[in-house]
Amino acid sequence: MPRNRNNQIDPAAPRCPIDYALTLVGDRWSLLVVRNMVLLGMRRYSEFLAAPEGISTNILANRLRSLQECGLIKKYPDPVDRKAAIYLPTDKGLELMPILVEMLRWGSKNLANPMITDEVTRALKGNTAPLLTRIERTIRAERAALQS
Amino acid sequence: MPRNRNNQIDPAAPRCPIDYALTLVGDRWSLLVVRNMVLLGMRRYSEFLAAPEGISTNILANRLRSLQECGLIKKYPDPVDRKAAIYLPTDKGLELMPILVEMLRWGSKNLANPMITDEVTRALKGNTAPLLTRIERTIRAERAALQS
DNA sequence: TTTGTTAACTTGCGAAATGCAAGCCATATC
DNA sequence: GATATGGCTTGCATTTCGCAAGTTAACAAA
Repeated sequence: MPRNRNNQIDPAAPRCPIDYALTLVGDRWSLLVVRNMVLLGMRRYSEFLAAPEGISTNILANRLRSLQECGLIKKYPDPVDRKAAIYLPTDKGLELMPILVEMLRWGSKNLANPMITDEVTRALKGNTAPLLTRIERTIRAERAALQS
Repeated sequence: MPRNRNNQIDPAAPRCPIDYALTLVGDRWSLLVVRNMVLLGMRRYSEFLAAPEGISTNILANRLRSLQECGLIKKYPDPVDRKAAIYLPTDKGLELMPILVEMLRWGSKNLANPMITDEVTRALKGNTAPLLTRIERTIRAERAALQS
């Protein structure tokens, strides 16, 4: 894997976009963390740990670090509790949403009992754009509030 | 991971569709094999081995087996060379194409030098549906020819 | 018909990643 | 001052990965 001086993957190297995506988030856990942020509204370490799939704590710490290194998420200090942290997707992370949506579609089609919120069910039936722009707006607003 | 008597993942168990997708193809190599079949027209073990990402032979054998177990691909004996095999995606495997397309979009946007065919570039600029239906038709025809 | 070649794997083994449990440490609360 | 909380790190056994080498059946050429 070609990485530059900061142990980051070189985005200038010519390569297949699918290979690039899979190098960054092609594992069992990274996209689940993004799902938890984007679709389930999770923000904190303890919430990700408590997600139904049961990620273990060292793996979670590792993925939160690598997602930050890839520029997909960012860690903010909690303004009211200095020992707590808030994790939010960056714009590059938000742009993963269409991939999640297609996984939702595919999985829903191939599962007898897909567990998704009514909101997502409705969005998948019609147009997903409104849901995605709403999520995007919400998270951008949270970022702005934490940035100041 | 809940699996039934055949070591298959139980599609009746209630679970998140994204989690399901990631359980089947959430690793560095499975979706690359599907990409190679669907977008690059590869059909044989030796072709997958020679793909630019450099999968190693034991991992390739392992993924071809697990993709078959998941019902995403199928192995056919080569009708003219009895020592050779032809791998093709099933319909369930073809349905992964929208996920690949979104990865193509995302990766292309975030790479300075995305390596994709002109055909794919053009499809991403406009409507991808024609490309996908053409691939689907081609592969269905190949399957039909091998089935008989 | 022997000899070599090709296609598709399997095996062995060291290295890295994973998963579980326990421990740690800086806040924050009582 | 004592306890609790949030967010981790560490140790260690197990699993998976990646590389190299070996295997086997089918074909091809001499």
